[in-house]
Amino acid sequence: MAAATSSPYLSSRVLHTERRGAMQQVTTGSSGYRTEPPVKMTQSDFMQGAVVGNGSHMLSHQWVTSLPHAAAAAAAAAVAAAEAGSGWPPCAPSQEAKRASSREDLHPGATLHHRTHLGAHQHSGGWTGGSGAHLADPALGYSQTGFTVNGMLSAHGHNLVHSGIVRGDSPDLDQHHHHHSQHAHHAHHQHHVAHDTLSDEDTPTSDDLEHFAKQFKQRRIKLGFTQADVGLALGTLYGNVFSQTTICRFEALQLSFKNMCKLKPLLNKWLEEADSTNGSPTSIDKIATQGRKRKKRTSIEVSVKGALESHFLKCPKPSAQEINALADSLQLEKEVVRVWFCNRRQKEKRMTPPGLPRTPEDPFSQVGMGPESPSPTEDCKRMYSDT
DNA sequence: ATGCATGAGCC
DNA sequence: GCTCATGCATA
Repeated sequence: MAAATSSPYLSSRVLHTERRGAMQQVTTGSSGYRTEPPVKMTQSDFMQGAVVGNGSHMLSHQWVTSLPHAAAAAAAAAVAAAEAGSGWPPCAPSQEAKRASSREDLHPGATLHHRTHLGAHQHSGGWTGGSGAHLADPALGYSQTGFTVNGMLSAHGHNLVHSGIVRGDSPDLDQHHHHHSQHAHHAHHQHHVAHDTLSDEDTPTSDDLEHFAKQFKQRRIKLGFTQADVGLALGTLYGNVFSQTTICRFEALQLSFKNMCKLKPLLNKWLEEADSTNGSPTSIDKIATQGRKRKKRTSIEVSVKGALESHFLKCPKPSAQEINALADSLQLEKEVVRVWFCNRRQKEKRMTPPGLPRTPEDPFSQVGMGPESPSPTEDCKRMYSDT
């Protein structure tokens, strides 16, 4: 009964191993994109594999079948590097919150404040009451490390005592339209673990999330689990499989506030599980990797990225026609450009912007978007009708 | 760790 | 077509 959400492409699994070996530089590739030296990777626990995943043809428009690879994806660049823009625009137009009533999105005008550590409990998280479970494709699964849980058991033996967090000041448990009371208190280096005090009843604050994420990561590593392992374990334990990517983004607070709130209870449960069952391996089954046809990742050249960035600053939400023109001038597919803008907007909504060094000294300094963002009124005009 | 991509739900 | 959650593939 492993059918579940079947993809339209599941049948084809042609293995083309000859993709590798050819040095290609589609567009960006080897360009000195990020110039900062590989300083240190304090937290890449899954980088032991270190396999070079180079090569594939330069056909930018081909759909390739994903191979059931078992190789570990190496993580070299662990530095939090802001890719293209590197300088977050102080003006964050959050005008897409037009449908804020149906969801718990941002309110127009109220704007997002879950970026700093100050007052940030605004989302109620509709998942708790209604939408709960979403279908995570159970057919997909992979392992980057390929190690079994048994390996880590010897490493630990002590359990940390987790006292509950004292914060009980969230009066907005179910209300998403309340004014955030600014709590000036913020000891972000608390010693207690917010284990389950506000597990799923409370809507955590961004501060809570940050702390939990940090804590989670620490313990996860101590227990010897990789991010991928956790993702799989969540699947077997609770039915929702998650990828290494998601776990990673959770730990790095690179998800939306709402998403963070949703994942937290799950990860919390896993923590308790992995913690209590210290000795028995969590039953992680490897689910057969299905071959799903997917468009090859388009590498956008640095200069092109810069151009896109520029346009994004001028107009975060270009019209279809603008996208067309832009795609034309940049020699990219329209879809690629469209998706780029979508992803770019999504990045804007993350809790932690990329490249933001969350130094414990002053994790709240850069993003100069405190109160809100101005001038969402003007719509984008086509600044370039023709090339 | 992150860039580009897919897909569901919404409008 | 957009947002949003999520992930493959890659740097």
